[in-house]
Parts: sequence; C-alpha cells; structure tokens
Amino acid sequence: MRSIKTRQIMELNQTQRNLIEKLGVFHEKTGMPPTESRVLSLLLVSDEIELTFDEIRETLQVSKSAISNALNTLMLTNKIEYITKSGDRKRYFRSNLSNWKKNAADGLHSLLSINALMKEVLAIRTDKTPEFNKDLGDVIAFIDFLQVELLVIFNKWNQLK
Amino acid sequence: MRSIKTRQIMELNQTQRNLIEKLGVFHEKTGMPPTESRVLSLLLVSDEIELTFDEIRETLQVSKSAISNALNTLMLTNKIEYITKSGDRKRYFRSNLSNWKKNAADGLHSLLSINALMKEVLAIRTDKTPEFNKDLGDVIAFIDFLQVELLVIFNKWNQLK
DNA sequence: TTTTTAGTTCTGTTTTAACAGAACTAAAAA
DNA sequence: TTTTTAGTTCTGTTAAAACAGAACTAAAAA
Repeated sequence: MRSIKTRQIMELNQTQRNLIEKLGVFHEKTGMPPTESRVLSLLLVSDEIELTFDEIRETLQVSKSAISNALNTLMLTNKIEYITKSGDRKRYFRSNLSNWKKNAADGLHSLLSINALMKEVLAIRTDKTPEFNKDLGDVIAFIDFLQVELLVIFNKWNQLK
Repeated sequence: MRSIKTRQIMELNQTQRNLIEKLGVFHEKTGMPPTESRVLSLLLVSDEIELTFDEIRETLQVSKSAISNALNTLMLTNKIEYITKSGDRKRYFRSNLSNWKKNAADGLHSLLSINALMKEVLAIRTDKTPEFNKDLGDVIAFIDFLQVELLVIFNKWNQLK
C-alpha cells in the first residue's frame, strides 16, 4: 500500500467564499452554468491551487455528476488542466492560468466573428435604404479595424514580455 | 379619421430568413433569449427598417407578450429605438445602428470589468503560491494594458471618421 | 483473483427560462 | 361619451437546463 496523505478538509474563509460567489455570478452572466462557474472560481481563490475531484466536491457541496461534467467541460474549453503525482491515483485539477491570454484572444475572436454575418446581411440588403446600409457598413468597417488593431496590441504585449 | 395606410404583410425571402436564424443563434450564444435575438436580427435584415409591433409579431409568429418583453429589454439595452409618425398611434421600431459602436464599447468594458475581481483575488491570496500569484498578476496586467490600448484604438477610429 | 478507488454515465427530479393567451390599461379616435 | 387601438401585465403551460443519486466502469492495489 502506498502512503497517500489524505489532506485535511479544505477550509475557506468568508472572504474567499464571497469572492467565489462574486466571480461565479460574473461567469454565469457570460453564459457559464453555475457549478462550472463555482469550480473555476474555487481554483482561482483556494490557497491550495491543486485540488482533487473529491476536495472540490466536498468544498462546493455538489454531486459527483455535476462536478464530473463541470470539470470535463472546463478542460475541453482549456480553462483548467490536471496533473498527476506518481503513485497517486487521483488527478489534481488546477486553473490553467498560463493559457488565459490565449483564452482571452479566443474570446475576443469569437466576439468579432459576428462580422462575417454582418457582411452577409449587407450583401443582401435592399438598395432602397442607403443611409441604413451606410451605417451598417460603418459598423462592419469598425469591427474589421478593431480586429487588426487587436492583433497589433497582442503582438505589442508579447514583445513587452 | 386619419388615413393610415395599412402596409402589406411583410415578406421575407428564404435568404433573409436564414440570416435571421443564423444571427439569432449567434446572439443566443451570448446569452440573449430567443425571441429577443430574432427581433433584433429581423430589424437588421428586413427591407423595411422601421417595423410596428404587429408587423414584427406577425412576421416572427410569436405572442404579443413575448414581443412586448423583447422590445422593451432591447430598448433598455439601447439596441433598438422607436420613432412615431404624426397622426399615427403606432410606434415604429428600428435598429439603433448608430449606437452600436457605443454598445460595443460598453460590451468590451463589462468584459474587462472582471479585472476588479481578479485584483480582489490577488489581494487575498496566500503568499505560499508565488508562481501562481505571479501568473495571476500577469493576467491582471494584461487586461489593464488591454483596457488602455482599447481606449487608444477607439480614439484613433473616431479621428479617422 | 478480489477489492478498492476515482471518476463516469444514466435516470429521474427540481428549477428556471421562455412563451402563449387572455385580461387589462391608457390614450386617441369616433 | 363609447369605442377602438396599441401595447402591457398577469397567470398558467411548456420546454430546457442543471442537478442529485445511484449504478456502473476501468484501472490499480491488495
């Protein structure tokens, strides 16, 4: 038998719990489901940055199925990852902080992806509404502009680092 | 009695309907409810850019209550507006295209508002995880940087115009 | 081989969001 | 004044999301 030290149950102080709640609500507003939001927030706030399935489960007091689903989609979307420790069967989940920059970039990209649709709209609009069409064209031009400029910004940041 | 011309029922071709659907799905992914998404998309695609309550209702085939709620929240969030025509009791709703730039700016701003929470997190984190904390600090610095640079970009655009 | 463990998947329940339809309201028109 | 119109608000229904709990699985340990 391996001597796997069972850690004492995770303790969160009230400040930490409040922050998890606030972060959770924030993420929910972006469309992320409650449990997923809480897990992600917990992994950001917790003193212990690597937590096992059961530690997360007990801390948040939700069912195994909910935790399982949350962890899996968080991994699929690259927001968390896990490591293993030799001689330990459990997986240790942790926030994928180093990837957040890329995640942010992805988020912005998908946000700007509406422009393809906008261009489709403009292409099929009647020519009887020139002013409206001009406004729409402006919006499209602005988003295109934004896309280019954001790339510049990202490069600038990477050079600073 | 006033002679208010009842317009012929709105006709949308299949291309237009498909686009409304695609735009609708896009907006739904950002957390906007289905009917609201459809109304907003309709007002972008329709040849007639100013539509009455009932025209929208008949075109989309949904209930009055759904339309009423959708229109009101779209107005609250500044995505649409309405005009009136003298001697006509109806309101004519239209996409608030000229405000979309501001809406985009607002959207980005609220997106970046997570940084306040991130700073709260960093402030209360244990000092026993220096590497993690450093990564978190980097994320925060990046978002702060992004905020400033986005302002520059918006100004740059406004000068181009 | 049997047993334990860490997590997954399935099924049913609860909760919440979204909507329909009817009753209602306020202002304008008749 | 009454009637019509344009939209709102209320109540009940439907549909979908989120979750709990138990059964299950696969790999490791005993």
